[in-house]
Parts: sequence; C-alpha cells; structure tokens
Amino acid sequence: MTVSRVLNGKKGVRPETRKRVLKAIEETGYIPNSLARSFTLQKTKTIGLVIADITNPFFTTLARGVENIAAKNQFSVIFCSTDEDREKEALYLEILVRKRVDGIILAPATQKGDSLKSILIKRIPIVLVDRELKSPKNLDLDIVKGDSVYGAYILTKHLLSLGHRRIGIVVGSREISTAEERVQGYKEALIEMGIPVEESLIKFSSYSEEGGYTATKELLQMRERPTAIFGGNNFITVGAITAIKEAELRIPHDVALVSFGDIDFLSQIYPFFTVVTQPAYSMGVIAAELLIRKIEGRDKVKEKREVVLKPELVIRESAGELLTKEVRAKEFCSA
Amino acid sequence: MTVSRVLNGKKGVRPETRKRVLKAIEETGYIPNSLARSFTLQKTKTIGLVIADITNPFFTTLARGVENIAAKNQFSVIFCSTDEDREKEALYLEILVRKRVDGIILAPATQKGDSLKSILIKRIPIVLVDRELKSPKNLDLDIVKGDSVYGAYILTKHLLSLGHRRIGIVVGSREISTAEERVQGYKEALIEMGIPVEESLIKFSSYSEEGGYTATKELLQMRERPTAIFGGNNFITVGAITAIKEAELRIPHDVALVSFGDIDFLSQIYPFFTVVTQPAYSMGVIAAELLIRKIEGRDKVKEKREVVLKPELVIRESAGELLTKEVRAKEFCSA
DNA sequence: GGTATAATTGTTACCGGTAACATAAAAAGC
DNA sequence: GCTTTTTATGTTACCGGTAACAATTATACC
Repeated sequence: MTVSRVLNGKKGVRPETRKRVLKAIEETGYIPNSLARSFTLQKTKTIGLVIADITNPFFTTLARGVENIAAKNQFSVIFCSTDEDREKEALYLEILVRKRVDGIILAPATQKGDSLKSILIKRIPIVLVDRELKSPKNLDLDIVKGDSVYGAYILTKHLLSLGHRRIGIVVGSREISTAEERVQGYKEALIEMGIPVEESLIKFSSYSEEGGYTATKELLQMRERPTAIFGGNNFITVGAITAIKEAELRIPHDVALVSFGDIDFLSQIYPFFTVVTQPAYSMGVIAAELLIRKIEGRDKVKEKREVVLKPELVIRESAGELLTKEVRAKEFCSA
Repeated sequence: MTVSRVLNGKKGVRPETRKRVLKAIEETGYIPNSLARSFTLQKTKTIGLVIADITNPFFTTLARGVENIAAKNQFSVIFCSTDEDREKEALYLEILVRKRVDGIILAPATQKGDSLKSILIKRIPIVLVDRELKSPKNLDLDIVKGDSVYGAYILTKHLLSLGHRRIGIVVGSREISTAEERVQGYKEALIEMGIPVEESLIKFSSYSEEGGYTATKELLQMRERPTAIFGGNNFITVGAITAIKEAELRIPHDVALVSFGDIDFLSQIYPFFTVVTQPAYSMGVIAAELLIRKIEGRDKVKEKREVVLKPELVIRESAGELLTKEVRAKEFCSA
C-alpha cells in the first residue's frame, strides 16, 4: 500500500498524498508492526549479545559499547546472561536463532562451541568477544579480545621485578580461554626469569567472588605461603581480598595482590590496586561494528578477523611500593 | 501442520508420528521461527526494560532480577539505556511498541509521561520501577519503588544525630521523582529538628559523577561550608568524593559524606561509607512478577498497585564515628 | 486534442506459523 | 463386516508488512 511507501520514504508518492497518509497515521495512532516487517524482510535489525553476567562491570561496559554502536545503526540489542553455564548459553543461543536475530556477539562460557551448530547452519553472522573457542576445529569465527597472555605476562613480570618469587594465581575455569591464556602469560614470565613453575600455585577456579575467595584461602594455607597473589579477574580479586582479610594478613606487607581487570569504583575512589586493565568499551564498539558490517555484507574479507587489544599495566600500591602506599593510604583514610 | 502440534506438545498425535516428526526436525536442522509465531499469536514472550544506564550497578542488579524472573517464565528481555534523555526514552518506547513486546518495565527519565501515549493506546501492560510519574494525571500505573522520602529522612536524621547542622544535599534532576522525594525526606528531618531549610544547600544536579562533582564543588566553595554532604545516589557520591579530595578535605574530619544507594565493590572491600541501601534485585523481581501477571491476565486487581520497599540505613564511618573509623582505616590500609 | 510517456496508486502473492475446520484413518461397538 | 465413534492428520485462512507487477492518472509532446 501507499502507506508503506510513505513510511519507508520511497520515491513516487505525491506530496499531497504523503500528507494525507501522515495525517491518517496521526489520527488513528497507527504504529507499524516490526514483527510483520521483519518477517517479510527476513531481517530483524536486532543483534543478540550473550555474555556471562550483566552484573559484571567489565561486561556492562562492553555492552554499553555494543549498544551505542547498535543504536547508531538502528539495531536493537537483546542481552543474555549465561552465568558461565553452557546449558543456559545453549538455550539463549537457540532463542536468539528462533528470534532470527541478524547477528550475535558471544562471550562463550566454554571453549567448546557445540551450541553454535544451529547458528552456523542458519549462517547467522557471529563475532566472539573476550574469549576464544577451541572446537570445533577450523571454525574461524571473528573475534575481538584482549591479549590475556601479554597482560598476565607484564603483570607477573611486575611482581617479579618487585622481588616476588612465589606467586599464586587464581583464574576462572579451564573451560574459558582467558583463564588458560592468563596462566600461560604467568608461566612465560616465570620461565623467562628461570623460576620453576609450581603447579600447586596455579588455581583454576571460577570467575566469581566465591571462586576467588576459596582458591585464595587454599593458597594462603600452603605450608610455604605465596608472597603475592594474582587475581584472574575483578571478581576473583574481590574474593581474594576477603580471604586475605580473613587470614588477618596485610596487603602488601604480608602478601601482595594484583588483578587482571580493574576494580571499578574502588580504583576510582582509592587507586590502591595494581592492575592490568582492558578496554572493555572499545571491545564492545569494535565487535558491534564488525558484526554490523558482516550483517550488511560490507565485510568482504573471507578470513577470520582477529582483533587483539593490548591491556595496560597500571601500577598502584597493592604490589608493594611501600612508601608511596603509606602516604596514599593515610590520605584516603581521612580523605 | 502436524509439526506444530508436536512442537507445542499438543495432544492428538500418535507417538510414532511424533517420533518421525522429531527425527525429521533433527535431520533438517529445523528451528522454528518465533517471528512468525509471535506474529500470528499476537504475543512475543518478550518484555522491554527501559532504564537509565546499564552501567549503573543499581540498575544492573535490578535488571538481573527482571531477567531471572523473565527467564523462569520463558520471557526474553530487551534492555534499553536512556541516559536519562527523554528523547532517547521516547525512541526506545516507540521501538518496543513496534516490536510488540508483551509488556514494559520502565524507570522514567522524567516525571512527564507524554512518551507513553502510544503504549497506553496499544494497551501494553506497563510497570514503573524506581521512579514515579506525575503526569498525565490519573494515569495510575503500577509501580515498584523504594521509599526515597523515608530513606533520605533516616539518613539525614543520622547526620543530625551526629551533630551536623549544615548539611548539603546533591540529587539528580528535578525531573526525576526520586530526586524530589529525597530532598523532601531531607527537609522533613531538618524541620522535625527545628532547623531552617536553606535552599542554597540543596542542589538539583544529575545522577552522574559529573553532576556530583560539580555540585559538591559548589557546596564546598560556600562562605559557610556545610559540615556534611548527602550524595543523592551512588554516582553522585563518587563524584562528591573526587570534589572533596580535590579540595584537600578529609572525610569525615572536615566534611562528612553519606550516600543514598550503596557503592558497589568499594563497600564490600572497605565498608567505609555510611549509606542507605535499596533492594535493587528485589525491585526487579517484583516488577517482573507483577508485569508477567498482568500480561497473562492473572492480575484481577483494577486499582493501581504500589509496592514500596523500605531502604535500610547502614552506618559505617564516613559520617564521623571517629574512633572506629581510624581503627578500621588502619586495618584496610594494610589489610 | 490525442497519443506517448512518466509518475502515481492499487493488486497480488508471499514470509511461517496457528486456529478452526475438514477429512481420513483407527478403534469401538454390534 | 459394517457402521459409529474416536482419534489423527490435512487444508484453508489469516496475522501485517513489502516486492513485483498491473492499472490508473497526470504530464509531455507534437
């Protein structure tokens, strides 16, 4: 009908007719049905964003980036929190395919991409963020990620440079690529210094406070206690702090603590923890741009695209620059 | 077709036929098209959640509650961040109506509900969260909110009980109901103590760090500086801290600082700030349950439902219990 | 003014489900 | 075995858009 032409700004409608249509729309309070439109056009102008937890500032910042780019291109975003649960992930992916989203941005809960089968069959464009997939082989999905190996490497080197030799590390599940990569970077730094890697100092736990707390507790109970602990993400570090407090140890006097991923709010108010930060917002922006280009067929490149963003080391006080630390602490406690 | 019957678990299909259908589905990798389904059924099993900012922990926690209840009832959630911008809000609402969501949960950016016209026309169920609407009159939408008046009242009373008499307050825009209510609670507490309300101590700014920073700076530059500052939400408080630090003042020695809304992460690690907390997760849960009941027509009540959750005062150290404070600070600075 | 041409408006079919009905097959009853 | 009843499967129309084409009306041109 002519209405469709008017609403889509197509040419070939007399100005007067256009006006009449617009008036009728106004009067009847007509609102187009995107469902019907998407249905005929076979495109929904919607992308799915599947992440671990909308409560984690890293992911919300990333999500913000995705949303802003999506809005700029008239796309809506459906958010899904998997809680690192592969079944929930599979369920959400299935729902997204059913809803016929035009594309998906996924931070996979595991390195096994079995739940992607249907997406691949339907040839829905997909971009991974933050985390790699190991199988199926030759999947070659585009990915936007941080350089976890490098980040862990420089963070560990920093600890080593301060004289630490027994460094405990707590990361997420072995199922998640970043956990393996962070451990790898940690090992590389140790090996470079000729320090033997002690497996009992490496804890694959979960990217949660609970996980950080439990694993740190174990590390602190070792006969020969580590002098430093490496928190694998923001949540783990927060859990580690609780464990360290509980053991009545002081940071960094008794044990140093550093974190992969900054600790929102806290660091802003009281920049105490030495961390490696990741550009979460940019990751979201880049992933969304890439995805939308793929959706719109503007991305001619056939090969797997891999965007790796360098994390940045922010040296503060939790690793043990005692002098500065005490001054700053005093400042804060009464600031 | 029989397939539809099988997938919807309808009776009247021979077990053997069902098996055959299921096998065929498996083999062809068939995935139902919810778009078509929603289109015919005139329901999408989707709700829209319109909030200010997915980056604000208060809203993400609320969102989490909504999402969990939604998932439990096989509903999907579309998130929209308005950035407190009424135009963005109107745009998102329009999109949600076009997408024919079954219901909407809204934290309105302003107290004027003009952008709701189309929703009301389409008779889409809607539940407000966190914030009231003032107009149009007699709108009487269901709402789940915290008791801002009461929360601000007890927080202010706490400051008064510690001897503060000049208390500055920074809240969000006057356009937002919680801002007005928090100021009202603040005034009530003062009036009860017979302390004259000084308008220059009341700053309607914006619920953002920037807003908190700027307004606090102004308060601190007054000839007669307030001895305490009341941060209207978590972001404002963070901004206030920056301003106080910049002025080289100490908390609480030189100026006390309390917050409406807890400061995520920070409070967990270092429980320093005296705050009033709101049950964000519960708000999300209740709002979602209410909405879904309305969608499914299980809510027979005609009148406006108003669920008001009481906030809780958490006394810590930023308001000035000096002794405890110093001990704790020491603990943390080396904890 | 009449025809050729261009611009505008109208018509039909389709996207993929489901409700409602029609038909076909199986089970029951005599 | 044949009808009746029950159960299982098939058919049609519709939801509300849009593409492709058809029909109509306006404009250009001689």
